[in-house]
Amino acid sequence: MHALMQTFFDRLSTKVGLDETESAAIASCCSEVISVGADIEIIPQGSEPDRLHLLLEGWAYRYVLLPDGRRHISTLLLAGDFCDLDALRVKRLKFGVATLGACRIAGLSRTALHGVMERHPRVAQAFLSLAIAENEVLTRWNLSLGRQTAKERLAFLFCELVFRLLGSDHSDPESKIVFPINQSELGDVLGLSTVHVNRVLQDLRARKLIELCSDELRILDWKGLASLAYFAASYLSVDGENSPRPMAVF
Amino acid sequence: MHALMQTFFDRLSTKVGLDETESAAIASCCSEVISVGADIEIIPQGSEPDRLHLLLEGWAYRYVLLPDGRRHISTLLLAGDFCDLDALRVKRLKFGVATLGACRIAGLSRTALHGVMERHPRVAQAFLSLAIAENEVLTRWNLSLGRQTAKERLAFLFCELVFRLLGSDHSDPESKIVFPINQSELGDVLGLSTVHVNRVLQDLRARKLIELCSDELRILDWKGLASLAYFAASYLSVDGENSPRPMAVF
DNA sequence: CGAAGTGTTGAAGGGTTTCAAGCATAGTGG
DNA sequence: CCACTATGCTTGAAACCCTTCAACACTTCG
Repeated sequence: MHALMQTFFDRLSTKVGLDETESAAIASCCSEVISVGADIEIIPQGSEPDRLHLLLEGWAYRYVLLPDGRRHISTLLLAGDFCDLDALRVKRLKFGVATLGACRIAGLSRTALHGVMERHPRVAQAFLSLAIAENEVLTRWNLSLGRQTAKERLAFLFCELVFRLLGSDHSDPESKIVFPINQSELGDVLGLSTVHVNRVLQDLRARKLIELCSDELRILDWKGLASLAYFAASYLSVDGENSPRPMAVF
Repeated sequence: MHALMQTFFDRLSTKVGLDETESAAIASCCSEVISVGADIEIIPQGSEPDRLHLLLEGWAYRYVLLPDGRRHISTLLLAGDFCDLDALRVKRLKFGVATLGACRIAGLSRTALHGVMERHPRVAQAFLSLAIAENEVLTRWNLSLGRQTAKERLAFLFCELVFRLLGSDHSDPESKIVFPINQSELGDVLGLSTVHVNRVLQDLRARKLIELCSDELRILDWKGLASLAYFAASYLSVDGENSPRPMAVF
């Protein structure tokens, strides 16, 4: 058992409320842990993987391509996220997964996980919780893409990422974080052109809301950025019981 | 047991692969079936419902509001859809639900469903399938809102709705369907202003792709509309095994 | 009949894209 | 060590998609 892996199964089990037996059952489905470099396509769009991929370390993303080449990045994946939860119940994935920086990824056998879910009902419920949590994030991004301006979307993304990276530790949201994603990729996340991302970033910098240069981001004014974006930290909490306490926003 | 309800539990169980015992266990959680009129708010945003709502008849939608009043409709709900699957694992809903036309809705006790999931692991897996299916739809809409034009989005929505209403029966996709949603609401679904929805609709009509007037929609050219929207019917299939055969598109 | 809701149209304006070019940095091979 | 290349960031100008505002027609309904 890989040590890094155990860490994340522990974290997973506290998030969705599993005991040690159940957590160990999931861990036993892990067939391998691989390391991959930056900008590598892990799972091509439309493939039929026989295992689920759990991101242990690094940054990755899910993307969808239109036949004419337009691309949208639907989710940024951080350490602890499943890359392809859908593979549990869907054979053919509608999205692809690729890395941003170097990553470490655990592979969990799909059929083994099915067996675990049959024997441990709580495990299936835990995965249900994860799917529902993804659902809420996607719903919030639908709102952002449909009804918020470019500036608000950028601000929202920064708040979300900082919260996901630091929120559960109750760290200072104005700490510096690594940020291995360029302006072209930001555009694909936010539904904007690279040029416009650049201009909005300059505006956010000029307003002293953020500091962003070469792979590092710092939010200078968390309250200001969060209220500009209408970011409510509670939107990332899975459950009433064992969710991280949200950062103060308004 | 309400007859209409049984119909939908049957359909649900074929979609996600449940046997009669499991299906009956879910049905036993139903505490009531209510009828509501058009334009009624069933579940306010941020509420903590003690039951899940299954839409038996009619059209409804999930919406999210920003504090300044901007609204986005994240999902259109048709007969057979759960209005608030999230309530299974989340106490406080981040969205609200309201009706478009008159609806009939079954209420299923949240705690009773939890009990059923404990005793029947397959039921939890069935709900997981439903959550993942919602996930795929939301992901596709993220692509649409982020990277497709107004005309493509409108075309996509029409294809999706017709497919969801007729696709599983292998009906003619160019049949007429009821369409109880006005241009302002369309705008809230698509992230567009009412005025622009109006103009794009005129364009689609002029191109002889659709016919739309007062509560009725007919797609005149399914292939043309689907290819304009990059609509791939396969995107709505939950599973490789027991999914409806997709309509031909390209 | 007046009121309210929905669809339609025109004109002006703004947010965003596209195209094009220039600059900086880092890595590569000669 | 230095061209050479690739990649990412920045800037300007024009064009475009879409929004906003305002007004009007039509239908439904009390």
